[in-house]
Amino acid sequence: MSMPTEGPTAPRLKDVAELAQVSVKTVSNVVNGTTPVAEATRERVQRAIDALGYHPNLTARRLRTGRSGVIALAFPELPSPYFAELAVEVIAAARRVGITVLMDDTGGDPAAELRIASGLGDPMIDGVILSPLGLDQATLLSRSREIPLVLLGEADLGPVADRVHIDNVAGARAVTRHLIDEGYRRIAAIGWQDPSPRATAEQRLTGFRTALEGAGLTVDQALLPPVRAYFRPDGASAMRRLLKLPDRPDAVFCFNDLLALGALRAAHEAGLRVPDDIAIVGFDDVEEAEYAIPSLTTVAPDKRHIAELAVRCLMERIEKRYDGPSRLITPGFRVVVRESSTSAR
Amino acid sequence: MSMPTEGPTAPRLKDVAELAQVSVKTVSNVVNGTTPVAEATRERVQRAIDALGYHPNLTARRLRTGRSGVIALAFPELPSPYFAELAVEVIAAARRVGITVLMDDTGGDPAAELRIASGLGDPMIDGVILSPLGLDQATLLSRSREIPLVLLGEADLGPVADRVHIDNVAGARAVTRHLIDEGYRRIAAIGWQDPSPRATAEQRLTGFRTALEGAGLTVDQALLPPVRAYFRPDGASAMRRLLKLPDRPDAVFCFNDLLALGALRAAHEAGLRVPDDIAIVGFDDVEEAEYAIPSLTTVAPDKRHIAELAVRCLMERIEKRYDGPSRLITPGFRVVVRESSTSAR
DNA sequence: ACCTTGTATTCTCACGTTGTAGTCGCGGCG
DNA sequence: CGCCGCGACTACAACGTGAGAATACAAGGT
Repeated sequence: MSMPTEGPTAPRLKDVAELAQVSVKTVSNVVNGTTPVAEATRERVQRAIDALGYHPNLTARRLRTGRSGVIALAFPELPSPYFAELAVEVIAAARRVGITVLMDDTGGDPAAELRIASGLGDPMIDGVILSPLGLDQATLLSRSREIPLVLLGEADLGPVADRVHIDNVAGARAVTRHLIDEGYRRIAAIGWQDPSPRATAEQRLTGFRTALEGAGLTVDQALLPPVRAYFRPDGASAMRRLLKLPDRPDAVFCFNDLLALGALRAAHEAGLRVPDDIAIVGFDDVEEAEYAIPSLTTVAPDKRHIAELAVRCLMERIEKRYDGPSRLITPGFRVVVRESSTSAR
Repeated sequence: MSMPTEGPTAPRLKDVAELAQVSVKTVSNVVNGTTPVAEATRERVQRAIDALGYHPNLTARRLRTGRSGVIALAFPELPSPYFAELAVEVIAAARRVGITVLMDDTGGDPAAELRIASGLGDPMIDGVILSPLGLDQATLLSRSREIPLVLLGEADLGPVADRVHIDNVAGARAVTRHLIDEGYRRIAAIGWQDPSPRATAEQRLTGFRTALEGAGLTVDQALLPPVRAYFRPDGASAMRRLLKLPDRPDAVFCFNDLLALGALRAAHEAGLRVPDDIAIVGFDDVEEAEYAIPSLTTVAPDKRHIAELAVRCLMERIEKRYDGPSRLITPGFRVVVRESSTSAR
């Protein structure tokens, strides 16, 4: 025997079988429900399973069947509130269908994202849910192993994988229109990226533009300060640039909530009151938006629904219940109006 | 054949062996270097490996060696910024040693925590890193399977497992002393729990007390409003209670940053300026603390170091490089002074 | 020349699981 | 009365790997 001898080994099918006085395969049948088992036997086996605390060895199952019941979930930036909140929903949705989730953090690095999309993170993985940031279409096509993949977010990486996203153009348009309805007229946007804007930036800018033009307003290029990334400091520094303008804006649409929170801070540092001197709105509806001072108006995707759809979609691929062309799924959103955009003007 | 037929099958040891005209075990020896192999043979085998693009099947290897290469990481509340930020560091530290992390969220429920600590999570798990909340020592002792376990945080669950934590008493004392040094005298603390305070509450209160007494100040029971949990709303409601007092405090030490952020909001709603009317400090140094308005003074644990130590410690147990008594590891912390506690008084 | 020593390689089995091909017993039908 | 068919269960093989025991072979000492 070469195995390391560690006290009580985890119970195996064999142990359950002996206790229940049946064959190993019968226990396997009870666990998987592949073959009908007589009610009396099933009950006896189930009692033995509970008594021993049996849990299937996924490594062995994977070796035998090629499936493990584990999927990977990768975000560019896990501590970002939006991703963390979405992650919890994905884990919950997966658990509801008996699937375990391995989390990973790519840092937005294309190489790390490709690694995940190829399932090389762990050989035991059946499928992947990935929110890409740096990955481009050509790179994704070069992945070494084609495992079922569902993409989250707005990046269009071609017809290689199913994708779940919300309508960014419509969301941006809706929240911009809300600013206009509240009476703001000189409206800036924080989140454009120059050079090489991400899909998020392009789509939210399009929505922003459409809303302004629809209201007969013009888009002032000076009111579109570019940012490097989508974190608080980026929002703060963009806001500072806006506030230095001779004719500063009276409202700002930030392309995500973190940018908005940074902008909020910069406005505060400049001695401005929000929303009386300047309105600020965001996108994502992270929990913190509700507790910001002032609380933040934002576009709220239905995170639970997104997670649910992504998991369902991936499982259909893994279980080969669906094998058609790649699908694009677009759940809805709401605009949540809070203090940061509702001055009594 | 029952395996799902997916295109060209990956090359196996057997294929390499046939091409190189040696036995399977010899190839295995070349790959793993367990047994010396003659130079000529090794070269021939290596050429065959390269020619076929052979890559070991980790699933099979794991089945054989009894290890899964997966560890579980469980927090009471994953979307909490402190836990999310720590989780990312653990994932990164684990990846550096070739280990995959399975994340779980216990909600602080003792039963869920026991399940995790027993390795009954879902897949085959080599070890567990757990941040317990509700679990007590007696319950932990009753775990059904003794798998390597490293605890994170201040809860002392006896000598059953290694534990990585920072010195909460010292951290609380240091940040309280900072408030005293800044000239604040009527100092409150938000985070006590009544009944059944957690270890966190007890230790941070002890540090708080020690600092006050060391400065010749007395602890006013009215300035210790209990909270239910450690989220923003708890901090906000405790703060509102404090502000209703006839003789309200001039500074508040919150036992974590989320409480402090909630307190900040309540102070703002009450029309108070921070830190001029009242100072607020926290604990954890979550990223958000730096961008709060005003930015938050807090106690900063070195999350990367904590994660590194926890993973290293666990791997030593898993690989049986260490089998001695359970260890208590206490990395350092810093007090990060920001705006919320530095009025020009 | 034969045996010992040691090194290089092969043989065989087991890890825990599931699919296939059975076996067993029982009731119904010819 | 015997045979068929059916449902419930069992025996066995195999997934790819790694470890120990067994074997082959060469060199050196007697």
